[in-house]
Amino acid sequence: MPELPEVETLTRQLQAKISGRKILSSKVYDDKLAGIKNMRDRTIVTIERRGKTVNILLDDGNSISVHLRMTGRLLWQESPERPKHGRWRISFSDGNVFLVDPRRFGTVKITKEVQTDSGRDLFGKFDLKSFIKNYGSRKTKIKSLIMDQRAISGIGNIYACEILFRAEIDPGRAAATLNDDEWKKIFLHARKILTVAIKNRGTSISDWRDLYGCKGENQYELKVYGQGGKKCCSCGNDIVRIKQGGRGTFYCPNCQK
DNA sequence: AGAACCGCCTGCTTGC
DNA sequence: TGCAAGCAGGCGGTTC
Repeated sequence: MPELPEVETLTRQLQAKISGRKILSSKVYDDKLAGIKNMRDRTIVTIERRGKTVNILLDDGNSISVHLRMTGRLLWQESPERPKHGRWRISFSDGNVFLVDPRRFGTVKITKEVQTDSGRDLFGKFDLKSFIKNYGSRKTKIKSLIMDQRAISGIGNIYACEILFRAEIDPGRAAATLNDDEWKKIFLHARKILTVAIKNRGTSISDWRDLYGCKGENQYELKVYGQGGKKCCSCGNDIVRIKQGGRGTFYCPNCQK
């Protein structure tokens, strides 16, 4: 599922491919996306990531805001022919960008709203002190908190599990029980893990592919996610899978306190 | 405030 | 082999 590194990968590829280009036409294939107007003759100014959202800024002041949710992909294809599960298309003189989304959870919005990251993006103006001030006394479980897009943007289930493993924090801990060193560890490892994942062009466990249909390489870096029943790479005990808020959570009960 | 659950979806895995 | 049930989960919503 596309989280920050996957969306960042797409954003960079789109920036290189379609920034400054004129849209010749666009087409909707899915009733759920009905109402998206034809984007014909707009020129793309730039492409930005906000959390897990891709924003395609246009010269008319609007921006196309794409959220891929679970199984959404953006795919560059020279042929305008609809690929399997193609939901929406924008066309250029030399090819097309398709939203491909088997489960149809993805959303596309045309909006004039200027979104800011408000310090929620770890690679933006994020400030640990104000984060702890705002969220450090919450009773909510730490894993739920770091997946809360209002608190920090871009972290989903896979990277949340990996971050807490590297930080050696039990995902079931209440946020309010963490000390300053533990908070520091979480965000240090969050930056490290996400940076490596961006370098690896994302985690391709099942669905994720980049703009050109290529798998990422970060799945080989995962230490706990999807590793239920296997041995912890650090201590050799079993990695456990539990359900937390309806989501699969993987961790090492021996290493994560 | 926070946790639990639902609905949105469909491809894949599992079990008989 | 085939078919049905179960599962996966980001996010917005509701309920307790």
